[in-house]
Amino acid sequence: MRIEDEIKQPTFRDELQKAHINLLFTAAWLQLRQATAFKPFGITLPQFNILRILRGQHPLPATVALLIDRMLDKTSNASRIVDRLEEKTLVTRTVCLANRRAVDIRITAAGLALLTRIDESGALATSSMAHLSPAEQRQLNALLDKIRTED
Amino acid sequence: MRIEDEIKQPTFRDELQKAHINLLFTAAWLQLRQATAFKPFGITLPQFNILRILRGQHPLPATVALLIDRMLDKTSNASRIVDRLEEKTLVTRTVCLANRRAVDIRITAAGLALLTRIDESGALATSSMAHLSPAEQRQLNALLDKIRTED
DNA sequence: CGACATTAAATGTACGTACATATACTTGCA
DNA sequence: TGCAAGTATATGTACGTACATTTAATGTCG
Repeated sequence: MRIEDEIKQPTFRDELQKAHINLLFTAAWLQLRQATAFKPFGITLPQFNILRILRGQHPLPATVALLIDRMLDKTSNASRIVDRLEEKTLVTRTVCLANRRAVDIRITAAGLALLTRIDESGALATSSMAHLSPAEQRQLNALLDKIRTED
Repeated sequence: MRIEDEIKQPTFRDELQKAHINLLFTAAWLQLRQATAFKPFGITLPQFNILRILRGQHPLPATVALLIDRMLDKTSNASRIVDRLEEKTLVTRTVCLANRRAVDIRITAAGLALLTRIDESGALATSSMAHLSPAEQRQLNALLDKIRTED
């Protein structure tokens, strides 16, 4: 479906404005699909992303600062996302011995098991970016990187 | 800056996963920039978008259903966004005479004046999609539409 | 050593999003 | 007419985001 039809706007000022809106719309569309895929597992997208970072560190701990550094959304509140993972006993939080200001966050066995279940379910595989050929994928990556080049 | 550096992930599983993450990251990046541009005017991006729809209808009213239909984010809560615009006296809400279930929403003179100020400020012009040539813009639009093709 | 800045995380507040439910009005049909 | 189904919007709750402020630990420098 063309973006014109998705938001019932027959014309755009120019291709530039259309690309802008198309980008935001497509990203939201992707996120909604992914969030829906995760719902059966009882976690949200940001929670899943943090679990993945923790698995990458495992068995070493991560600090909140490290999580923020690796997250897509730097301004999101990692503390509170970790709160929810802790409530679900998917991660543990202990004061860091070397620096008592910091907190060591570790993924639990339950957390690792959940990630395995999600991996095996193929919830991630249905990325729907697969509609693009390898050449198109490279093209898209190049265009996106170019958008973010600072003035 | 390449997406690898933005989120400090040196490699991706494949170009497909990279494109996926790149798309989400770039959309968030664009939104943050735009939100920042609107902040001096005291409104948020969703509020601005609703004001623009209302200006398009003006002097006719719009209903909540019409707003949702035209919004990028269908699941957002138009009622509450209109609440905030009403508090700022940028819109009015009156019961629709023809159908008392519906609500007529209209942009006020203050709302129109605010949009004019924003237009003149050039807050929108700095779309940063301008880094793309016209051909690249068309390419991007085509790729994005393709991602959203249903299976 | 002690005042003071710096750093790490948590907390507060306003807003938006996702989705379920409630309330009010309208319509259709027995 | 009157009641059930449908429609338009509002409200409730959980979560995430953006950003300012707070709390506690650490570092630094006179």
